[in-house]
Amino acid sequence: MITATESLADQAYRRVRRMICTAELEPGAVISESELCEQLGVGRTPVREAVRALAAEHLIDVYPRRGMFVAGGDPRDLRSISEVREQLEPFAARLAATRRDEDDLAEIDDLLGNLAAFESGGLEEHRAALMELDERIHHVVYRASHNSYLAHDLDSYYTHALRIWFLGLTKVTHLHQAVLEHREILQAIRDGDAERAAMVMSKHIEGFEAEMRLAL
Amino acid sequence: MITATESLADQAYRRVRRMICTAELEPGAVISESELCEQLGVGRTPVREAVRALAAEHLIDVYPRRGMFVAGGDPRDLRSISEVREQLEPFAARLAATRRDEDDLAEIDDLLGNLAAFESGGLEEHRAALMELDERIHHVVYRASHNSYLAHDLDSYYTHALRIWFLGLTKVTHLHQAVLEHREILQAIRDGDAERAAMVMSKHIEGFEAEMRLAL
DNA sequence: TCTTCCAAACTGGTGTACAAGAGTTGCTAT
DNA sequence: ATAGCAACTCTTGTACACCAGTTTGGAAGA
Repeated sequence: MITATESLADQAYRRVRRMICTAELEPGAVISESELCEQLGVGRTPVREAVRALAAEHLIDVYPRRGMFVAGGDPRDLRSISEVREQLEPFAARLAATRRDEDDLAEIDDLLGNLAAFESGGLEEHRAALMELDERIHHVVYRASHNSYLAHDLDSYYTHALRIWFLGLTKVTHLHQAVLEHREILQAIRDGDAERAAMVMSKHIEGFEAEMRLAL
Repeated sequence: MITATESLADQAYRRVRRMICTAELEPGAVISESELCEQLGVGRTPVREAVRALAAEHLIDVYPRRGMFVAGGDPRDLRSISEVREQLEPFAARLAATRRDEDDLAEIDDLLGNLAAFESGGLEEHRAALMELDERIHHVVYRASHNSYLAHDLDSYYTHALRIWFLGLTKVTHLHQAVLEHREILQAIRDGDAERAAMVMSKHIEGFEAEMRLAL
């Protein structure tokens, strides 16, 4: 009834989004439809579909009949994005702490286990894995909030934040502290402590912005 | 240099969005691409573009190779949408009160004048005009927040809220109170009173949800 | 009469051809 | 030599033709 295969457009969307947010495509870079077509090996329609979706998320600027360019580079954006995240992420954490179900708890326990493994071992050499863990942690919070609209918006903001992270990746400091905060967030959600979850998440987001502000 | 004409896809998007949110297309209604094509007098590509954008906003559900249907009808959505709005709208009002510039103030004064005109005259017979005023008021708050990301998200949520309003339009009560709240919000923003702006906006959103909950 | 299976029709997904606007370049006239 | 204009080329915007999968209705068999 429901096809599990994702369309070419979705694949293209995710691949291009990944290229943009890992800074493989730098801000201001030209996005050529035809180039993406042969690069991804698909027709123009899926590529166009993906590009339009990315434009709707402010990741690409489209100038009709002139060209398309990777957005970003405006430092004011960091402030705007962080502002909204500072409102929404703690709120999501608060909701998650009160609404998490059995599936959420299972995922949280799994992530807590992974975090423990990271804590004992070295951190710097596993940066890629740690970033993936960060993404999984945030997304389990979104899912546990059981508010699909909120989750969708936060996913979009997370993409932007991740991209800023990559752009200012000169010095990644305080990774250990970030890991500790993650653990505290997950524990608070697991314990159903809404206030603590919101507070720690708030600190986490503010810390991220402060760190990025220094790096840029 | 910059074309002021909006593309057919944008026109189609806005027209279909309007049809959905004025309940001209009811929840669950079938969205046929070919039908929209001849109805709007454009090709399939712009229609498809518009439909995909609406699907990204959760206004249309797409079941691949089965059909597309107008989303909505789930009462849980009202709660989800209102939850986020209760966070974001007061926040935007707070920002607007501290960041409004000369252009914003001019628009606010204009809107306050319109509100005064409405207040003296009858209300019920000008429902359409009052709804347009409501939209303008909310959007000036979004713009005055000077956070394009926040404004974009709130615009999307406003569309959903407007649609719910149309769906539960059996009894529109307390319009007078809503007008008063609007005036208070605008005045607080004009005066730079962030706390009051946020508080009144909070009450406004919560009142909307309570009223809709009764109507549905 | 009920069930099962197959085919026709309709859906969206994809690729491609054509149209139109914007920027650039080179020629020409002053 | 320079300013202005025209044609070219690049881009995205639009339309349409074809493909694959899903549904559904009817016909045949039990």
